[in-house]
Amino acid sequence: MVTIADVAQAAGVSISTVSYVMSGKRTISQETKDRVERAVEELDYRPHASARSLASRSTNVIGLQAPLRSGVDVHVVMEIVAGIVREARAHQYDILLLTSDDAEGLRRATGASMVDALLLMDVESDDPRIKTLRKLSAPSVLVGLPQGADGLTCVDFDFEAAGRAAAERLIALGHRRVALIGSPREVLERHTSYAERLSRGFLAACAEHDIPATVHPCPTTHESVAVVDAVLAAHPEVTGVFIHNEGALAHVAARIAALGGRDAIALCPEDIARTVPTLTDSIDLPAEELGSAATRAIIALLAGEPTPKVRLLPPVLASGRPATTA
Amino acid sequence: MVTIADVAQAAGVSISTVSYVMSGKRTISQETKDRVERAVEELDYRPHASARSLASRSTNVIGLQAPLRSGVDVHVVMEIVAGIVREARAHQYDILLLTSDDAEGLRRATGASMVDALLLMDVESDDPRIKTLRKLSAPSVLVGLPQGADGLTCVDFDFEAAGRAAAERLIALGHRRVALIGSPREVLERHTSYAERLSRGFLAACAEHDIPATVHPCPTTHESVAVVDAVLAAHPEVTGVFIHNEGALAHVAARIAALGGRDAIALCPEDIARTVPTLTDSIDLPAEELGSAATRAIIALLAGEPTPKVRLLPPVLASGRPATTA
DNA sequence: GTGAAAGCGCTAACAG
DNA sequence: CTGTTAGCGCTTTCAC
Repeated sequence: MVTIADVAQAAGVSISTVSYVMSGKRTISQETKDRVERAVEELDYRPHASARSLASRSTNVIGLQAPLRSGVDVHVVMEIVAGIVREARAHQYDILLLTSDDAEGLRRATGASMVDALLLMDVESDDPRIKTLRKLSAPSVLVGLPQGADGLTCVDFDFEAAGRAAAERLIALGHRRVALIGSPREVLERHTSYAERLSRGFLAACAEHDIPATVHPCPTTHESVAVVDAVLAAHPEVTGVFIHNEGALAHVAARIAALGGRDAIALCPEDIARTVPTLTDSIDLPAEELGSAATRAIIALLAGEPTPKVRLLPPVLASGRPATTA
Repeated sequence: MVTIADVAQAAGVSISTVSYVMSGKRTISQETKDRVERAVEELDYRPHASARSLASRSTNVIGLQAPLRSGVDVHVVMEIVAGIVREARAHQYDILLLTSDDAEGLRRATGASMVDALLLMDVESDDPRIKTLRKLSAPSVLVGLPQGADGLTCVDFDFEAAGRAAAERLIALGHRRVALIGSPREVLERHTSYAERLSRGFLAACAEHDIPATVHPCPTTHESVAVVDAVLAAHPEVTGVFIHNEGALAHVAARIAALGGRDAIALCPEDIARTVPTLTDSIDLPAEELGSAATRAIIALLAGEPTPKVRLLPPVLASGRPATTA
């Protein structure tokens, strides 16, 4: 193994000079800098991460708790994680994947100084991890906006604004009765923050326009077709539908298109929307961007920069096929 | 921060004794052991991971390159990763998530001694990472069975046997013309090892029974319905269908059921199969188990235990609804 | 059965 | 602008 001492010797300088060349923490003459860099290059020197973090008291590692099996929204979770990893690497950080849903894992990672900070996904209102986080010395960021997380830094997509945007768009298209086909019942019953915020925004906007609206849980499977049928049977005057359910999207959209005369808008990542040509519009769920935004927030915290407690990414509406004239 | 010295002082012993109590690497009298353990408990002592790995020259971290955005098979990828993380933790290992598809990332992680070993998913035949792996000192395991990985340790599901099993089951059900509706064209064109092995097994078994069979790529979207229609239009005598395509499964199975008089078997994780009630049978793709098997393999390598170069998990057929009498 | 002490490879004072 | 050196917290020889 090549150590800093080898590099120092090869370059004919002291080890501290090598260290300072690599960190840039003090001014070095161009000449020695060149010599050191050549030695580093030739020896393919890679600083020993543990030695570095032992001495510097920081690991350049961020711990991540991601829901690896929620069943729901796998695609979105993966994109968020991809965004996190990409952004972290862009700032010289690595990601340590912690087992999900485990407050002890957070204590372990920070207690053993394995990570400088924590990133948490899929945190619920009464989640014991929230209390644990507050006690830890390491900074943390939640991807999401759970109740009871006051004071903790949260980054999320603005689901409430997305709900409003979808409602307003459907209303602008001329629909006078609309419905939201949403997450599976389990998700709603867990009081998942995003699902509640989405329907709150949707219903509020509809109420402001005096447009009757309903919200329907929906399984992620093929059974979702039956949900569509049931909703339209109960409320035949529904002509505008807003879909937020990754697994059911294709089925639901196909069914609505088959029945004709209606508009369907979905909230989902753009690449998913493109595979569903019958959508009138879609609101992009910028999952990867959400991951990078959360990572930027945690890096800002680590850098001691002032960081807003809550950051919500605004929704953007994208057009699909021409609208049905309602 | 609580250090080993604090524990030693509290227990009235030397730091080496504390170290040996924790590692169990030498015999300690029950009495001092108790005293040390009480001190550890009371102080909530957590050994500093970097200090430990600097001194011990091992990190207890496994680097993982997982495809975070393949688009295809997200569900399976997540389950594999979940299995990896769970098994790793069960053996006191953590997982460092490396950015995918990046040979330099492998060099960086091992060169900086951030990881003891590497786990790679989604490796292709001509993948530059294979060459890189060979040069590294750290042991590695591939989840998959790419060509050109001779000598490297590989763990995968036995797709070829699964293809055979599906064919034989359809034939046993009485079908005399069968088809495999498989991965999207992109996947097949990348010469993804698992897709090729699956169809090889499927076609071989059919040939042995003199049953004509065909293999059809299929998009993961709703367009898959059109593929079904095209296949059955071209070969109306096809009554047995084997599906291996996570995204398309629900659509394809629904279409086949709607057309009637046919049997459909799928290769997918069991929990997915359960959401598709019209399947006659399914072959479980034990994704989580695959992750843990790969992890056990790498841990065995790290322990210096003899480990087979290739380990293939055998397929298991599970019955769904009663078969169509063909 | 237990302790003392020499590193592990690096960072960051401190000293020129 | 550069070098010397004291740790960082732990593991592991030696030594008793």
